[in-house]
Amino acid sequence: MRWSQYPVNTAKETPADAEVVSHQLMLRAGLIRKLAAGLYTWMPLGVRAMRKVENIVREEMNRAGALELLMPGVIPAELWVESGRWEQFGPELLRLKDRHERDFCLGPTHEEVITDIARNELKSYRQLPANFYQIQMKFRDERRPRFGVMRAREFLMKDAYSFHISEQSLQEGYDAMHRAYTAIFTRLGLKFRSVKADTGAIGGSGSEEFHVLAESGEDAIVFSDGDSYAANIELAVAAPPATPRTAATAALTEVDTPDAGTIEALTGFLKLTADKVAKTLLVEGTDGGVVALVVRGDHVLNAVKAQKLPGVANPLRMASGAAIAAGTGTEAGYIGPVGFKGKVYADHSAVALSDFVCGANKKNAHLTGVNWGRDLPEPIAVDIRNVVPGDPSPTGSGKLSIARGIEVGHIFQLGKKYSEAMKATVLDETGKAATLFMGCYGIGVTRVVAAAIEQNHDSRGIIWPDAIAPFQVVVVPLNASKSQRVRDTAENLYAELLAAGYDVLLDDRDERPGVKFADSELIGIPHRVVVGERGLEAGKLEYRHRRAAAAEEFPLADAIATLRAKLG
RNA sequence: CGGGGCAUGGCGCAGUCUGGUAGCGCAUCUGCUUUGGGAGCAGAGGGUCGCAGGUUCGAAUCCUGCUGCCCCGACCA
Repeated sequence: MRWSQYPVNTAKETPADAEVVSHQLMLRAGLIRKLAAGLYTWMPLGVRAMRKVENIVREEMNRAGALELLMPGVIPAELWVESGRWEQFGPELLRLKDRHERDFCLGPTHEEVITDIARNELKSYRQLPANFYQIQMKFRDERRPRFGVMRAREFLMKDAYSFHISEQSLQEGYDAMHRAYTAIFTRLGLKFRSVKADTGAIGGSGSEEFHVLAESGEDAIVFSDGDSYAANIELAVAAPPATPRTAATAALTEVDTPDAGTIEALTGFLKLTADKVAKTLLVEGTDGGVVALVVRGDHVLNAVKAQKLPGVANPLRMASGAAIAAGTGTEAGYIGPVGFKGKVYADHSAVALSDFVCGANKKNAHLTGVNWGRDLPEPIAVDIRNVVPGDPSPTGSGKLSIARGIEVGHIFQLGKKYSEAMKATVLDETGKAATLFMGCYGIGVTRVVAAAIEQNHDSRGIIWPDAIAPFQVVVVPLNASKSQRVRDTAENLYAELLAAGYDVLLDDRDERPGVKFADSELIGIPHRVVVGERGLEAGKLEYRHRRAAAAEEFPLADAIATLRAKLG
C-alpha cells in the first residue's frame, strides 16, 4: 500500500474527551472515528488491525473443530420471551418494533438463536458434540459507554456455542475452547492470563475469563505465586486467618468520637490502624429488613460474594438512611453489631478480631475493647471481602498478588439453562429425548485491538505486536524528490517485499523526514526500513524495530534476506 | 438511571462574568524557500457560536425549555 493513496489523518493533539491511552492513540492514529456515544467507524487502518485479530481467531476456532455460521443481528422477541430473558435482560437490550408493530431486539449475544438452530438441526446424539461460532457486530445499550472501543455499544465479537450429550462431553469441549483461546492470545502476541470467574447474568456453572494484562485494566485479577490458582477479584477466595483469635484483654468501653464517621477519621482520632476496626455495613434483606455485614476496617466488601448469602437481597443494595435509623437508631458511620437485632454476617478476618473497635449505634460514639462471644453473639463467619495482596492462597500454597487486566474473552459451561427453557433435545442411544448440555465462548475482537494498544505503546504511539499490525513493515524514502536513486531503491524494495508476501506500506508522501518518522511511530508499524541518500552512498539501508533504541545499517545487496530474518 | 461538567470552522481552545461587525493554535489549499526527527515566509478557503423560544435598537454573551456529549458511580466481550 502506498501512503500517498491511503488517507490516514494523524493528529499531534490529543482529543479532549479520550480518557485512556488506547482511545487517544486510536483517534490520533486515525484508526477510528466517533459517530455517537459508543459508536465508532473503523477507518481503513483500524480495520486492517481488526481483521488480523479476527483471522487468527477464525483460524484457531476452525482448528479446534468449530463451525462458522452467521446469525441475524436483529432477533424476534419470541425467542427471548421463551428463554425468559426478554424480561430479565434490562435496558442493555435495545428493543425495537418493525412496521407491523412486532417486537425485536438487537442481539447482544446469541444463545437464543443458536439454541433454536440446535433444536431444529440436531436430532441425534450421533451429531454431537457440535460447536458453532460466528464473528459479528453485537449491540449492547451500555449504561455508560467509555474508553473508546473498549466499552462501545456496538462491537465485534466472536461468539461460539457448543452442544453436548453429557456433562463430561461439555467439560471436554470447554477444555478444548480453553486451549483454543490460549493459542489465540499467544499467537496475537499478548501477555494474558485466564482466571476463574463469576458466571454473572448469563448463568451456568464453570467459567473462566481471559485477561490481557495492562496497568490501565478495569478488572483486578488475582493469582497465587505458589501454584496455578487464578481468579478474578469477585470470585477470589479470602481464606480464614491461619492464627486463631487471641483472648479478650480489654473491657468494653464507649468512647466519644465526634465527627469520626469514616474509618479514616476514626483511626486518626483513636490513633490506631484500620485492621483493629470492625466496619459494619447494612444492606437490604430479602424479608424487607436489613442485614449487617461486618468486615475489617482495612478491607473492602465484595458485593458478588455478599449477595449470594441467604437472606441478603440479590443484587446487593445498601440500606437507605431511613432503614439504617430504624435498624440501629443512628446513621451510617456509627453503626455497630453490638445489640443489633437482625442477622449478622462477618468476614473471617473480622471474626478473628479481639478487643476491636466498632460503632456504638449512637452518633459520635464508638465502642472499644469489643469481643465476639462476650459482648455480642458470635456472628455467622463467611467470606465477603475482596482479597488483598499478601493474603494466603486458598489452595494453601503461596501468597496472592493482584494485577490489572482487560477482559477480552470469557468461556462458560452453561449446562442446560437455555436448552431446558427452549426444549432443545436430541435422541440418545436408547432412543429417548435428552436435553442438550451447552457451553458458550466469547472473544471481544474490537476490544482485543484496544487492549493490545493499552499493553503495547510508548510516548510516541502504538507498538503493534507483529500479528496485529495493520502493516508489518514501512519503507521510508527520505527526500525522494531530490534523488532518483532513493526513489528507485524504495520502489524496488517495496515491490520485492510485496512479492515476498509481506504487508508493506511505502511512505511515498512528499513529507519531511521528521513527519514520516513521527507518523509511522504513531501508527505503530513494528518494522521500519529507511532509504536515504546518506546510506545509499555506502550501499546501505537502515532497519529499526519500533521498540529498538537505535537503527542498524545493512547492505542493500542483502536487503530481502536481511528483512526476512527480521520480519519472520 | 443518579451526581457533576461541557457544547464556538475538521481537531484543541479563547471570547460569555461586564451584550456592540467572531478570534488564536493545529490541520487544509496556493506559491517560494527548506529537507535524517512533527520546517519558515507570504497568501487563501472554511463557523446561521448545539436546537427552539424569549428579553433587547442590537445576543456566542442575559432568561426559559429541549437535545447531544464527557466525567464519577458494584457484573462487561
